[in-house]
Amino acid sequence: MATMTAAERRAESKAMYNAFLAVCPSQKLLDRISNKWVTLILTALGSGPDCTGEPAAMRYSELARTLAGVSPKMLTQTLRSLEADGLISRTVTPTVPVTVSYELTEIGLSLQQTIRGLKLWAETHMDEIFAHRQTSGV
Amino acid sequence: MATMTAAERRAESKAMYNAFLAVCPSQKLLDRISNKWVTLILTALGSGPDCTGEPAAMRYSELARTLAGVSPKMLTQTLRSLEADGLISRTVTPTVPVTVSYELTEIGLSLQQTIRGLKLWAETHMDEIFAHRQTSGV
DNA sequence: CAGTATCCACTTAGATACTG
DNA sequence: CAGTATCTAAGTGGATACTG
Repeated sequence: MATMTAAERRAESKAMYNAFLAVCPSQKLLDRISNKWVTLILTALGSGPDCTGEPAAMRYSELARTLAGVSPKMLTQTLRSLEADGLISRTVTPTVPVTVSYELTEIGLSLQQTIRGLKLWAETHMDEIFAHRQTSGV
Repeated sequence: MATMTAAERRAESKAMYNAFLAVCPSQKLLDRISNKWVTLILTALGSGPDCTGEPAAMRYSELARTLAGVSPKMLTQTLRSLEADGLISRTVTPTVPVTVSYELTEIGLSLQQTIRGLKLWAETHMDEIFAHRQTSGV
């Protein structure tokens, strides 16, 4: 066992690369935002309940209505993870029944703005990409 | 059947929202880049074979080596879809055996630059996010 | 209102082996 | 060298029903 087979060496370099990816900040960010609902929630909170304006707090049910079709499971799960990452804040007001509202934190807002860069690129170029996909006969 | 039940109305608005998402350029872009290998390939082609410099063409096997651990299946599949979208170009040189090289197109380069914006944000803020996740007791 | 809990269907990635 | 083909394991989202 002093030497390695080629297969073992390959497996090892692969494991190292995977380990590298696991700590790569960019990959971690992509893992975070690569979720349908994450970007939608950030965008919703960044545009207010009527999708027109300023960042604003929104309630659970407002979000559920805005993101039509999200299951409560996914909404809660996504909100929780965003909260754990400090991207949004959750505020409970002890009315009866309780009122819960969510809001972007400062860093969440900064992420949302970065995502706007992507959005802009998308709106400018996605047509072109889609057109290319059509013509290249897929 | 003239009227709809509440459940039917909900199902319908959900379907409409899903249809909207399906054509939303931002979501389509995210679908595109939300793939581990997509960003890695774009970054590899944008940084040259030695990861240091200028955008450069790379061969299939160079990519396979750079992205240690990618299976031929995923590499081919990802390259093909990027090519179909016009983000990279594939050039076959009829040597024996054949030489195939991949290169960013103009629009692919522009996307890669946009992704750099994400990378930058990630490198600046991911520590903070990760730290927050730790302290919030998950 | 604001969730929680459970179960299922489906996409996707990876391993592996073979080929022009 | 540059792929293709097949099979399987696993993560992930969605439907649904119930609760403090």
